[in-house]
Amino acid sequence: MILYFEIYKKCCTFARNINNYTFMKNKRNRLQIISEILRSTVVGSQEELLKMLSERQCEVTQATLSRDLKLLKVAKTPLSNGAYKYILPSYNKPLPTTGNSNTLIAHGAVLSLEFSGQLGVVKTKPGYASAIAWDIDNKATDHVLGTIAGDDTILVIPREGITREDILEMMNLTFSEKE
Amino acid sequence: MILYFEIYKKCCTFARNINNYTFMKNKRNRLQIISEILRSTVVGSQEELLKMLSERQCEVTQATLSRDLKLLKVAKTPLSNGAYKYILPSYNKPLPTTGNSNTLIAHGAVLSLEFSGQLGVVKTKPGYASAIAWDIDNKATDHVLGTIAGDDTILVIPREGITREDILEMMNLTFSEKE
DNA sequence: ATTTTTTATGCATATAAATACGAAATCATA
DNA sequence: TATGATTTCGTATTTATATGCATAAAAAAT
Repeated sequence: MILYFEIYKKCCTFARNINNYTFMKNKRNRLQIISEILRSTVVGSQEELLKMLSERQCEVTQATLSRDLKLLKVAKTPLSNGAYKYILPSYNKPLPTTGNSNTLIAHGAVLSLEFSGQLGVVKTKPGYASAIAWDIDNKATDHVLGTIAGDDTILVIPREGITREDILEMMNLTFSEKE
Repeated sequence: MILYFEIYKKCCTFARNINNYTFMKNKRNRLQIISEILRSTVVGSQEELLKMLSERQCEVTQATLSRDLKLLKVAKTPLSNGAYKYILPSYNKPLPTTGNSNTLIAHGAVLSLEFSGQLGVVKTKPGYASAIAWDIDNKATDHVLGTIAGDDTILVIPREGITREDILEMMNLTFSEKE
């Protein structure tokens, strides 16, 4: 019994090493790779993506890929040329280092986010509301139906099925200081 | 032979009349209906959409629907709640409308109407929100409790008992172009 | 008024994507 | 550690979507 366990442990360790350093087979890395591929390439099917992952020493099955894409909220959309493309939700895109969002948050323009019922209310520094509302509108169309901005307050109307946590996460991603 | 042709022609005319005035079975109308449904409802599969079309006297097959969605560049995206949703591209403005289109979209400044819970959100061209909100307020007091306008977004608060369809219909009537 | 060309659509099917389920791996913690 | 809970993932399968082909319908050309 003890022998068995030792072997088991060694296998685990070995597997972990393989995963981390050789094949990068763990989930986080894979999601990262998928994001990178989708950000830079036109991919039209999961089979196709599967091949590209394989080329990068990342061997998985279509089933896993389907789950990954669901997790990443990747949408499949038709292109003008008749083909299809998988696209990452916009808030997943790398935030431009010089972008306004960064600056805004860096200056602390977004002060708070609170909820009441289905509605969210963002407080900002005076005068910043419109600018930030514009960012939210454009980077979270899949989470947010629309926003209405006053001077230092933004009313956020989430889509049906979107939770407070979703909005929070989106705000964090969209207005985080670091990529 | 001549008789046959006459009958054929009559059938065509009859069919056309049916299409235009009774059953709205032609392609343009169908695409329009699909847009409206997708704009105001969460639809997760083509089968589902098929049913909704059927309810509106629009009978087609899944094959046609697939082609339609491709044409409209409708993307299928995962939602946070684990389901999927078909979404129109955000730039999806006026479908090539000729003449008697009486759709919401026909009014140049009104871009979209969506719902979340009891609330409606109208997207407009930048700067138009206040003007359109005023129209809504004044022409639909029986449907709408009130509106709040930002720059390009209007929050519409319907009266109790008013359905999404009521609002859609009202908007269509209020903002249809001249015939 | 025919004939020709183009477009639209259904049927059947191929292709693509999602998931139920069980096994393995990982994590938490007593 | 040992144990139970949780997460991950592959296999097989179901479900969903896309398309080749034939035909009907509409439009254009003759």
